[in-house]
Amino acid sequence: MTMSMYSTTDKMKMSAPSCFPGRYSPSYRSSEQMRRCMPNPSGDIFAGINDGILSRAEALAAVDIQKHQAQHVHSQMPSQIKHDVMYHHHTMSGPPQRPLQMHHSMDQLDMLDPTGSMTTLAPISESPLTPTHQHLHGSYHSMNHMMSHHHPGTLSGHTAGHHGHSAVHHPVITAAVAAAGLHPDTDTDPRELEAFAERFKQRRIKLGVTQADVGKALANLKLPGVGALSQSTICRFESLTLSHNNMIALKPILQAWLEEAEAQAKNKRRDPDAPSVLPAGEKKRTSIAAPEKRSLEAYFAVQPRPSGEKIAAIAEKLDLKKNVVRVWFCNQRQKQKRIVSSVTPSMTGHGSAGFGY
DNA sequence: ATGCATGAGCA
DNA sequence: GCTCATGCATA
Repeated sequence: MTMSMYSTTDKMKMSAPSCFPGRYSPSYRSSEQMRRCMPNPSGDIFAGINDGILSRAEALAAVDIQKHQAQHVHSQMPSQIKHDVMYHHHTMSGPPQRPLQMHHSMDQLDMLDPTGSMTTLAPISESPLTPTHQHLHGSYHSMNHMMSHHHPGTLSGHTAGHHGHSAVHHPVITAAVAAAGLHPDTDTDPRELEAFAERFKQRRIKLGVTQADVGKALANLKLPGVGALSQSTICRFESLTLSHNNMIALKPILQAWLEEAEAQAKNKRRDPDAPSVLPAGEKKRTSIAAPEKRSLEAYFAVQPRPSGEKIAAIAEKLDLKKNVVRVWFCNQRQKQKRIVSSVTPSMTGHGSAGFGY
């Protein structure tokens, strides 16, 4: 039961133990984390820390949480998996820097209308979040919980959404899914999400793209209703520290990005109409090949501080940019300085900091 | 990576 | 007033 508790109050966000950070979804924590955070599976999460550790505020938060749990705990949530797949989707509106809001109602509508009438892309193709359908579901809230909590257990496999009511059916999501060629039933499986997040991170790193880069690049994907996201969000996605629904909503989008990014990375040239989903090579870190490096070291041994002209000459000889060579020498001197410092601590802090370049 | 804040939609 | 998705700022 304790596990099903996933939403938190503001109070909790501010004072609860780190194990229960804001809107985190405990469901996605590793079992180890779970154990650490919830020493007492019996349901009294705070059993182990109640004695004096909780500040007054924390105690209040705890009460709040327990209260909350009472409302949300469903008899069948034996596991840490929170399967209330119901709504949401995000909306990333235009300007990449503006907050993107998600509206939850539509998914719920979808749940009510398994026929998929809402799955058309039409409604969202133009406006990210057409408020049109919001507000119809209110009372289905609890229903969603019941319907979506089918899963037996933590480890049980299953495909959330096989009942035809998953968040994946949201128009925006559907669009993303279509764009990414994904299979909804597969996308909502917590284990699949976890696996994807891991894969995503590794492949992103391999591409040499930062979390922030991904966030910005999303806007170039031009997926309906999908704009940029922050580094925070990408980070949270990778670390599974988003709500279940949020994870499900973001997965197709990030998968679409990943596929496009890898495609672009592969074909030197991307399609004319493909807006570049990879960071403009400008940020790429220069890598000096071994042979050139050896030459530079040889020069350095003779003259650690070559003149601008000398640097230009070296650069031309090694077919490197002058700036690259200049920076290499700067870094080399700093490196040397570090080594010297470690050997001669007394040198540290001496006015040899400025090299005057 | 994450604490704290914001704002939307909802009840 | 609450939940939720998301971002800013900072550790």
